[in-house]
Amino acid sequence: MGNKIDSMKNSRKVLNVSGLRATSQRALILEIIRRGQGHLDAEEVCRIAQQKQPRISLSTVYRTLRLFTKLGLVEELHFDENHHHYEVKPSAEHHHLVCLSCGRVVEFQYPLARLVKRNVAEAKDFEIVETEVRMAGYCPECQQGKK
Amino acid sequence: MGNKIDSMKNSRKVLNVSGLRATSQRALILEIIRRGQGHLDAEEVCRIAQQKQPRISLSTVYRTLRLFTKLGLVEELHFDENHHHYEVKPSAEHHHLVCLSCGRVVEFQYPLARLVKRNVAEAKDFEIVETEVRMAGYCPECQQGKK
DNA sequence: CTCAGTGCAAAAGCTTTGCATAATA
DNA sequence: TATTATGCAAAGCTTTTGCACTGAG
Repeated sequence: MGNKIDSMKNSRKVLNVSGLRATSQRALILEIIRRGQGHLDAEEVCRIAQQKQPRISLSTVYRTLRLFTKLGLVEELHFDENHHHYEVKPSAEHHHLVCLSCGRVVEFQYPLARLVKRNVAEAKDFEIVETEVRMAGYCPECQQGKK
Repeated sequence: MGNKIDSMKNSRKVLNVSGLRATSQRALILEIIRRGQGHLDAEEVCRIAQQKQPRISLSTVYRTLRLFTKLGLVEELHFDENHHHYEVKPSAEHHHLVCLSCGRVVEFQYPLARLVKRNVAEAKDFEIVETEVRMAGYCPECQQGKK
């Protein structure tokens, strides 16, 4: 219960600080992505949102996700598919392992990424702001299925 | 000169081995991706192909790229955008650094990736078949532009 | 000669945009 | 009250598909 109120307060604060209006839609969408364990795409966010606010539209979801991405609140991920997935921007950097058969996504930490980032930045003279390690393969269950 | 003939022979061989028909379109598309330094998207491949074969269609390019991807001849890459990029499947694994400002893509080797792959495979019990490290930031030129 | 592959046009996703209406500050 | 954000519908892009025709084997 307290959680809910807290996270609503929190969303509101984040939005206000950015000089944006704290609408119920934005609060709801941010909450959904926060709670969403997986990596939701826009349509999934919209479907979940409509359980609480039936009139919320897909355009609003897209606009809001783009806004949050720009603000750095959420992160846009690129898997194999033709659409984007979103998750809250994690403080501890982590990466993704996708099952090519069932689509399951597993996260893993990979602290060495920081080192790689520094090396590559130096070698190529880039200012690096994002690092994503994406691996794909077959999860335990799907490996069994194949046999 | 010899190069051209060699690579045509080569394409033909690869296709025949897979039990597929070696059409002029397929040979041309494979050659374009082979020669293409960068990471071409379907439309770019098509535009280049039409210089030699004006009647080649975008559908054929898409169908062929999907086919080649399935055969493991080329690799589909996912950058920030809403469409795919393709390159020949490299024997030496390499990764990508994208400039968020001008879109330039730089490749880098990262041999430790093999180690990461093994660690993650073990920890998560996945059979891993692909690894992609994608970094994004600002290239030297665009860093200057910002100042 | 047969059947796989192509070109064309139309359809199918995902995402963005224009505009009138509703809601926030 | 003055804008900003929303919902709806329509448009925009990239990618896929159906079908008649062409060309490789």
